[in-house]
Amino acid sequence: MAGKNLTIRDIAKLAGVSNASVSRALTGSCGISEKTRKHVLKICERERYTANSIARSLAVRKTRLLGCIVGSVDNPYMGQLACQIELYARHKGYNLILCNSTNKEEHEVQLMELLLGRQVDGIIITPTSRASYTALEHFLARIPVVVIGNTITNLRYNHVTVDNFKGTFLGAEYLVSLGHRSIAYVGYRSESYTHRLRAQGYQSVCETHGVKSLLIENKEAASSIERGYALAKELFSGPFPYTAIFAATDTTALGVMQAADEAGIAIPGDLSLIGFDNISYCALPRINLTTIEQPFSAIAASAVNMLIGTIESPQEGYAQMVLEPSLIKRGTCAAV
Amino acid sequence: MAGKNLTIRDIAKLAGVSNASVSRALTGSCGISEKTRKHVLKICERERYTANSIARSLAVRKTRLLGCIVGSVDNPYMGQLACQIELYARHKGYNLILCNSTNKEEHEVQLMELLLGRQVDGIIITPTSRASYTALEHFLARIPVVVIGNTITNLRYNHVTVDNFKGTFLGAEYLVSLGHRSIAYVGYRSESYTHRLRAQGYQSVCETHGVKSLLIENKEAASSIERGYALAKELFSGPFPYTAIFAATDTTALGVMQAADEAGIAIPGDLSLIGFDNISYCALPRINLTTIEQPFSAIAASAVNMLIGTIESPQEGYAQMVLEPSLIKRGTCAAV
DNA sequence: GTGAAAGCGCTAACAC
DNA sequence: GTGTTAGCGCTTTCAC
Repeated sequence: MAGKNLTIRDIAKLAGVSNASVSRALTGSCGISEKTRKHVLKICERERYTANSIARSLAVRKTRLLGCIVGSVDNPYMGQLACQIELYARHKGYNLILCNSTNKEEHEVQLMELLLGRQVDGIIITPTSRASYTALEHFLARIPVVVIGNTITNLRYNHVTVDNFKGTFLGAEYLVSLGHRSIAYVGYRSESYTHRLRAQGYQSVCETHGVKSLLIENKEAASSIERGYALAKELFSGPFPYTAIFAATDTTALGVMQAADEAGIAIPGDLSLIGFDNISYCALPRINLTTIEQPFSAIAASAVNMLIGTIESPQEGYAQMVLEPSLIKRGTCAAV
Repeated sequence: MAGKNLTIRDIAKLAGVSNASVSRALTGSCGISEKTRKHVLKICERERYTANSIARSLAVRKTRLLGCIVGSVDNPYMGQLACQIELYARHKGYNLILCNSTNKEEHEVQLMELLLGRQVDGIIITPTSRASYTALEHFLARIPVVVIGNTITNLRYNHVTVDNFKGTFLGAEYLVSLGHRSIAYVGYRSESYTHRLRAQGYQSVCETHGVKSLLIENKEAASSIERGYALAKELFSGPFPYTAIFAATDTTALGVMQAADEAGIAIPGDLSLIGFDNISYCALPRINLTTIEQPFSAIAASAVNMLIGTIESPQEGYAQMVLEPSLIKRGTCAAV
């Protein structure tokens, strides 16, 4: 806060009107003649006056500031999401205080507290773990929140998510259409609802088509290239009678790819591989991963709209928005 | 802003003291007995009271809010940087309003204006282009700013950057130590000071060791995989008597890699390749790009420290901080 | 050590 | 249509 800035009174004096008129001109409210509004605005322009939004926020008890808690924006998934959220929120007249929880629930709680103190009008959060939700619980009564992604069953808060079942369904159907009769699913995390839905989509297709299936579980708390690699390495160490792998996430797929490369398994020659999320890594040369896309900008827009909606007209209950995923065909899947 | 929150007066009433005492207890200022401070703090705890930082900001005329303008956090370079900045700033008691300029100068100006109105205490910006600086000019007198990265000569503002000359110097020396006697440099952008320094580091090594060199220029306004690809494709279409390529940026290197793959040029068998930045893409399986690392967290910490420094004790002149890059050996360079 | 009161810069009744 | 004034919730002199 620069300090030596002009105030509304200074402008009022310069314009020869009252500060109320200046305020009216600035906020675009009625009860002021077009003539004086023009006049005041001109003076503001000339003096390079920018209204102090802190004072305004205090007066109207709204900051038009949104809190955004993500795991970590250096993760490509979060980066893509956060970028879209910021852009869309700004488009709607809101700015973002961005916070990285570094995937720690205790940080999430601290951050909610902090954002509350900052008087943000609402919060968008991508929870780290199941425990995040119990922490969230405390804040829901105090401030509008929307959750992106849903890792628990029966989430009774505002949230937006992709249709995870549909995503793996789409992908598995694609593999089947390519002639695959045996598809393994790698990286399933049983505590995650997202993962359960994804596994169900895959399994449903396998059942319908009588495709041989296999669910390889990831017992760790998160998906990563390293986990995908470890899981696949184990898998490839014995006989592996599958022609395709559906990875629970893109990062998992990347790990699988690495293990396959090391094991001399050609992709897509010997093995088709498909991921989920369409993070920016997928489109890279040499990677070129076929995957299921999360519509980041639609997710961002829906989340922001939902949040602003509940900010501007608070209501009991909650909303849920499920967006369509789509298949992105690249180079890692081939006909058998 | 929730609205129905408790105020300092409510706490004062509950604690049986004046609001001044509550304020003193909360801000940790002196002039209050340890006894009443404890008492007040206990009440605050019990009532889950969080001070309204908007009101505080207005009173003290400081927001402890930093503006951060980046090209776009969905870009891995920006994402890594922004994440570190946020983390470090928070550690120092500041929060971040993050804005993506989408690499447009006119947006940068609008965002500076917006952040000024938001009363942020200072701004960290990674300018998009040379024109950004002339836009910045207007704001320097009004608010503390630090620039990350330096794309113009004689930048007379606070800024922190990596030692670009040193970076390519290190990389080129490494290639020479591997026995390379002909190294091409791809993706040079002559209008960028950063690029000029990088090219100089490379050329200096080539001259000292009598290494055959070649500077391939990128005439576009930015580096990208696509540009690297186009440049390299052109390069590989004729005779190419070089055993190594130094790419001006990692993204450029990725494009070169793609072109080499298509041309049947083995990396590092036929051609060694080195990039610059160490964005997250480099460590991916199949990519495994040897590169020069920008110390993201050191850059972030320096920038934040520099900014907070000038916020808390404003002074004429400007500071500059040049950080050490380092060589990250991965799989794309080999002895000839 | 504690409390009363005057702002911080703005908005929004309420008069005129 | 315009101006006056009382807050918004906090900090900070200044008395006591």
